[in-house]
Amino acid sequence: MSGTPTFKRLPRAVREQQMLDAAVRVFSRHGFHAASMDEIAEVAGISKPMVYAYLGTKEELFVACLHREGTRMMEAIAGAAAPELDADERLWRGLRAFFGFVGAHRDGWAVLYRQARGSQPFAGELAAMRSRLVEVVAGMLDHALRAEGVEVSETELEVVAYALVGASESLADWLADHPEADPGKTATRMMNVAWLGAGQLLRGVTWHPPQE
Amino acid sequence: MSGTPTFKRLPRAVREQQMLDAAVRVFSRHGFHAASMDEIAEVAGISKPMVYAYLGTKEELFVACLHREGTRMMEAIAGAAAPELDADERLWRGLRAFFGFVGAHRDGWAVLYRQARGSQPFAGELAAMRSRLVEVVAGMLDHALRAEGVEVSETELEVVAYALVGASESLADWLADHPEADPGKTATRMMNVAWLGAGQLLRGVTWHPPQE
DNA sequence: GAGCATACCTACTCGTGCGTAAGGTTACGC
DNA sequence: GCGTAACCTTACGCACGAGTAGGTATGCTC
Repeated sequence: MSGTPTFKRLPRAVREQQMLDAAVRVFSRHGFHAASMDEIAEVAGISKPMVYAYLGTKEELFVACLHREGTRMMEAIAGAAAPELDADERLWRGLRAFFGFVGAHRDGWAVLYRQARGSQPFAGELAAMRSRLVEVVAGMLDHALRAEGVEVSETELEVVAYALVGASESLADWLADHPEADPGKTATRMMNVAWLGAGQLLRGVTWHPPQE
Repeated sequence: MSGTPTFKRLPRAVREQQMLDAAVRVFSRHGFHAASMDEIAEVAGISKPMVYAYLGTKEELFVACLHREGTRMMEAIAGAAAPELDADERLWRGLRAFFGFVGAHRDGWAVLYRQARGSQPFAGELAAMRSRLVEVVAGMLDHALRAEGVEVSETELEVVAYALVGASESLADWLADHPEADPGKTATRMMNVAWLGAGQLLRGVTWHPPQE
């Protein structure tokens, strides 16, 4: 009396992914504290003890979400920005990959950016990831600077990278709240600000993505 | 048997400020959910029912914190960036005022930026304030653009403003985590990124604050 | 088709923390 | 010097949600 045999008794790996999907959704909506394990279990279509059996406590579950989404994002970016390209080309590809990821994983982004920040236990986890991102950007700038023969202190570089990462995160947030917005266009806008600066923009100078 | 008659029975207005101070500290440390009313009362040197009598429920208390800190910040910025100045001068003064505020009110900043973002009930409150900030920046850019005879769409403008605000917030966060850092220097660095862009910086061009 | 492991459930315990009821104490008006 | 109102307390009720105990069903192996 049914085509689909009422989804039951799935293998562990599958259920774990379903749980993580559910957890990311619920955490992104209510935040870590306000989210309840009961709701996560319900959204996953499973009962609570299963969640504990597979993914452990609430904190461990959240860290698992953080890791999955974070890894996905870092891979998306790293895969796009090859080290042998010029600085502007690398920045552009990195930005495009980043905004593409956020556009496709809005819930994951919300967990990473809006939730992990506040609660103490995970601030470290997130800060580490963010640091890697900042270091990549700083390294990129440093590389380009050396090629240009310009000398800048290390903190100086780090701060600039921080600002760029922050601006990108902010725009990513804007993107997450505007489902109709185009990730590619958002990346272009970010590139304009980052590469040219407000001063150039005010003179009517704009940057355009290269034809492929 | 004492110079100070063991602080008791203070007028309402004073106690309310003490409570708000305590609440901002506790909220900034633990976040909204993890913070307990008992601890806030203890830090304020008062018992819990007093907090309820004066400032209402936990949510109302948090909103009160949000309002006080937010208003303080907006006033600091608005007071510094007079509309009759040139765009770069306005931006510079605004940035300096902003980073000055964060440097002096790190706890308040943590509440505004790190805590209010996640929990649903206050996302709106904060977003409204942030919107006003973005509008101010966008208006500034628009003004300068018209003077220059350049035409840009409204969303374009909003997005650029968003990126600038985001970059500033990110650096403010960095500042909050580096107590030894100088707010003025941080503002200068932000100005370099915002006004010149990475492209100019790579060519060795830098911006310096005007002598006063 | 007996046995065993794995998937899965219902129904509970227990701590924590919000919000309050009811009562004590100090200052101030008259 | 006495009422009264504002300030302040201790001690509790109550709900919600994390984590668990113990039991049931299903597929897989021989």
